[in-house]
Amino acid sequence: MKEFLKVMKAASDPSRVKILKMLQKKIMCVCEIQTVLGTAQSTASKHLKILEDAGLVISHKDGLWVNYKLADGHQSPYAANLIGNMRHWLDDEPEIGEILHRLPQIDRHTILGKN
Amino acid sequence: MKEFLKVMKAASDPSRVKILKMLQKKIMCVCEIQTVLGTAQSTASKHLKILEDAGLVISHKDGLWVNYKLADGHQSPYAANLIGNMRHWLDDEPEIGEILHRLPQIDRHTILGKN
DNA sequence: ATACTATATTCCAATAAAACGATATGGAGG
DNA sequence: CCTCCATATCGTTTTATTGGAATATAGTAT
Repeated sequence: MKEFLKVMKAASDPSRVKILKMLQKKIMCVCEIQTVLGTAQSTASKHLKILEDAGLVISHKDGLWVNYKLADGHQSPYAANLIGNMRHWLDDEPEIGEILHRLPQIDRHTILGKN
Repeated sequence: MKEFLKVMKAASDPSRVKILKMLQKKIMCVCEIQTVLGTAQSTASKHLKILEDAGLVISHKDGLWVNYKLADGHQSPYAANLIGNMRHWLDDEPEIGEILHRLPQIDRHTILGKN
């Protein structure tokens, strides 16, 4: 029950839904997600933690960066189901489409002014 | 997006999950649900409204009674999907099993001391 | 009409969630 | 060692959610 509720709760916030849709397209670091959402860094980080606790997302350290990607669903059947369904859900929502369209131009090095 | 969020939010409360699992077994009125959950009447009524707004449940008046049952999912694909999955989810949770076991003894007339 | 009944709604208190700024952590590079 | 960088966590404020008591609504019955 708690596992199920964690997944449902994680999926019931618009920012987190956007994150899941983004991660369908590519692996992203926190600063990239923060940029797309237009939130504070701490906000993006916290959302990612909630998604990770629910088994919807996994993180992988690479030096200073932390890369986030969709989980494979091995951790929770509820998460697995949601991840699968979301693949063909919400793509025609303007809110989502706009974000996915901007995604190719989002790059961690550009964001931080290195190049 | 709002439709999706409404379904996820509706499903992220333990009382509402219990209601959905109960309605898998039988059609119920508010006072029956209130009794099983052990809450105030207003609380049960409010949870049912949230489930109905999300398209997970539909109500049907019968005199003074209002009978609630699971929706068929025509109202929302997200609701339809959740209703379908819940049929084989959470049955082995002790919290749920205990409730489903008590369900056959729950009757609106007995509750209100008519018989 | 009046009285009664099941449910819905309103109001309020308590708890939880979300956002941000500020600070801490932990790795990279001088 | 010290500094810088990306991310995580803390502290605080604002906003939502939850639950119950009290009241309103709508139907039944006398």
